[in-house]
Amino acid sequence: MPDDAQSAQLLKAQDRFIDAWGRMGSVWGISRTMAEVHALLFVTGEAMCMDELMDRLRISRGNASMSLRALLEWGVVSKTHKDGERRDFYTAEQDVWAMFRAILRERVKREVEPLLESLGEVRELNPSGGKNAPESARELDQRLEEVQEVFGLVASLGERFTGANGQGLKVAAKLLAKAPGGTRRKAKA
Amino acid sequence: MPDDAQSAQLLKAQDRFIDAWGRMGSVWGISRTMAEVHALLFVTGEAMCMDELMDRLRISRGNASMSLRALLEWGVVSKTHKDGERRDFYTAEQDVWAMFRAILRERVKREVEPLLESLGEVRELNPSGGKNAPESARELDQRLEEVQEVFGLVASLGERFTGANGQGLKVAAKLLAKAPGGTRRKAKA
DNA sequence: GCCAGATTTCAAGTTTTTCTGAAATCGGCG
DNA sequence: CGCCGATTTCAGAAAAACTTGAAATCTGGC
Repeated sequence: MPDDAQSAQLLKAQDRFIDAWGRMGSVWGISRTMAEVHALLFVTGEAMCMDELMDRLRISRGNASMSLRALLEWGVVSKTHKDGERRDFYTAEQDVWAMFRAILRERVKREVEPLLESLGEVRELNPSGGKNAPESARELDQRLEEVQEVFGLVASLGERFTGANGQGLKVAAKLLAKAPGGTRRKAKA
Repeated sequence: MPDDAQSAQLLKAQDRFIDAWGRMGSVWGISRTMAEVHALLFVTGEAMCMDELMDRLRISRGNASMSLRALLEWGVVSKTHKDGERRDFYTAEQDVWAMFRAILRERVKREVEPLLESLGEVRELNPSGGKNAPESARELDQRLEEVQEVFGLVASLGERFTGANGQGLKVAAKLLAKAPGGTRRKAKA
């Protein structure tokens, strides 16, 4: 195969990944473009400047800037510098487990923590403690407590997995995924 | 406290929960109304008909109908009947762990499985196997494989937790959340 | 301190998602 | 059957989310 055809093929495969990751992005509650920028940086493994991103993804400068900022906040992309270059360059975290941990951490922060906070407030608002508190209030409180328990556990799990030596996640996941039977699926990795 | 004030207070607390759950719903990628309908059924624990839902949440009949259908598909709400009544009534799953499993199952289905499928397609498209396949193609394939591995593991985990004796989740979560050290954090629950 | 290139901000425009309401369909009962 | 209340559907309206582009701001080198 001639070199040109090979590299065209490569770009095409990259684009397909970018597209797939971008579509998942919108399912995951982040903007599609943000996911695409991440996908491009990840899949090529190269450091790129804003203009390269804009060209390849056909997005505006403003959009690129905002997406990059968000990715930096998520911790899955970092700024780098090239010797004599004035512009900023960006690279994606290449370790997939580290990337996954960063995503998990951010999602727990957005999708679980606010709920736990609200649950606390609602329970406070609902005066189930009074000696003659009505049955209904006690029932409500109990329901809320159960929800709090489950989501609190999810948050702790997330913390354990994403914290310090998150390496643990990899091990735990592998163990849990195959070890003690339960479903029909045969071990996969 | 007079009965009226008590029940007003209860309704207020319920509304706050409904609001909180609804807001999370939109973060979780489902429509806010759908989450609110679920929240109302869950938090009251009562069987309700469509008109009650519409009144309490101030939504249209069409919206109520569509939200209920989606909740039935998710498996967190079910249809019930009242003796001589002609209309349908709906109740929410009351076991919080069962509810959580249903949510998890559906989210893995939407947020992980399509990605795995795409990854397979992209790897096929990228001909990294050829004897003189360029370095770049092999690199791409390796990246894709790693992503596949991680998300594949997540999917198996999800399956184990939501499948058959999903009761396991509760236990596993509790164990993992506190048991074997690794991070600096002292056990929390 | 000032210039030039680079980045950020944000009001206005665009696209996507969600909601409404009324017409069509359903389904049990006499 | 044919009726009637209940539910579903879906085209259009409304709301929410995302993107653009140009002006404002920043930054490093001289």
